Amino acid sequence: MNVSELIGEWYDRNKRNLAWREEGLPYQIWISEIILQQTRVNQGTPYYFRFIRQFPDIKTLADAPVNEVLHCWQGLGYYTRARNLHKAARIIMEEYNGKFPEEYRVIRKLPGIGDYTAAAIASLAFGEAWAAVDGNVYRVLARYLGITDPINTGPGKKVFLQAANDLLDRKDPGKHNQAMIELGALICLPRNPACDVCPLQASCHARQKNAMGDLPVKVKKPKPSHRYFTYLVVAMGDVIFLRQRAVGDIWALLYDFPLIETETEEPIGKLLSGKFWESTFTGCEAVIISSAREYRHILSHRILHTRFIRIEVRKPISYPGVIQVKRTDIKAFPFPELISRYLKEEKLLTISQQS
DNA sequence: AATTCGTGGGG
DNA sequence: TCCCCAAGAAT
Repeated sequence: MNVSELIGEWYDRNKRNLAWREEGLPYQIWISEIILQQTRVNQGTPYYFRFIRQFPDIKTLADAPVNEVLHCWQGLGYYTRARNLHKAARIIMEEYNGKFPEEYRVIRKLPGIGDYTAAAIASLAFGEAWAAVDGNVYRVLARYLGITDPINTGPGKKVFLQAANDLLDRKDPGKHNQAMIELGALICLPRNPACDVCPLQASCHARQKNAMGDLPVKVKKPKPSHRYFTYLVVAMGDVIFLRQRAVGDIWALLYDFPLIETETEEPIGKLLSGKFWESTFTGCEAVIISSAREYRHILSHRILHTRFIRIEVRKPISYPGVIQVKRTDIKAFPFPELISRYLKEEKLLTISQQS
């Protein structure tokens, strides 16, 4: 037996009875597919029933105020799904005479319907041969065929779409697609897949190599780490204290201010009462001008929680690498964008800065 | 191509 | 508590 036959037989015996499958109507399938985008069946099911009861057909949906649709969607998340659903219903009423379009190319154009959803509707409702590749199918294909291309890049997705279409049963693409999805949802789970009851276990690449945990491959974007900066903007009359940043950290060789970096968000009082304050400000007659002005700055791979404290002193502070700069000369120094933004907003630049 | 959009469940 | 991530699409 080929893959399609194996999973088809398994599907017949093990499929869940999901309401929107029963009648195979395009409207019901459409609504269910939109609801289930990035949403678990258990979470979406009650919404499906409520939605169908309140908007039993395309015309009812199109005639309803969008706010009613949104209200029905309340709590589900991704609210543009609801807006697009409503928008698409009106398009179907106006351009397709209220009849759900039957061709993939036409379905695909409706707002809120991408490659996956168009293929799902075209195959499930109209029997067209388009492979529907969702998160479940990526997982099944990656493991069964041993595909190591990443599932979250453009080129990688093309590889999976090709593989899915190669495997597709063109006699019954609707059943094939549902069986693939169902297998991923019930057996080929992200963690702890139930390989011992999988209809594909005998010929599964990952199963032979014991590589279920390594597939599918996803290029991981380094999760942004958080850093907590407290800058001390120290002025002595007409002079500001700057510091050049070291190599080997963000903003190498650019200028900023004396800085206290902490692991977490610390109370200001704690920072200013400790050793740092003593070693930096002893004998300076320091006076805090303003407390914390807070900024959040997003870099490509980190989130900076930054606050600025303005301090006035009568004598120079002691801080490694610190330099004294007259306010009128500040504009000559290169700053990271965050610091520039602060300087501008605080009007610490006496002359407007050109960049 | 990389971001953004929500919420809930499980390890 | 934290992190992953789940029937994706639009920009």
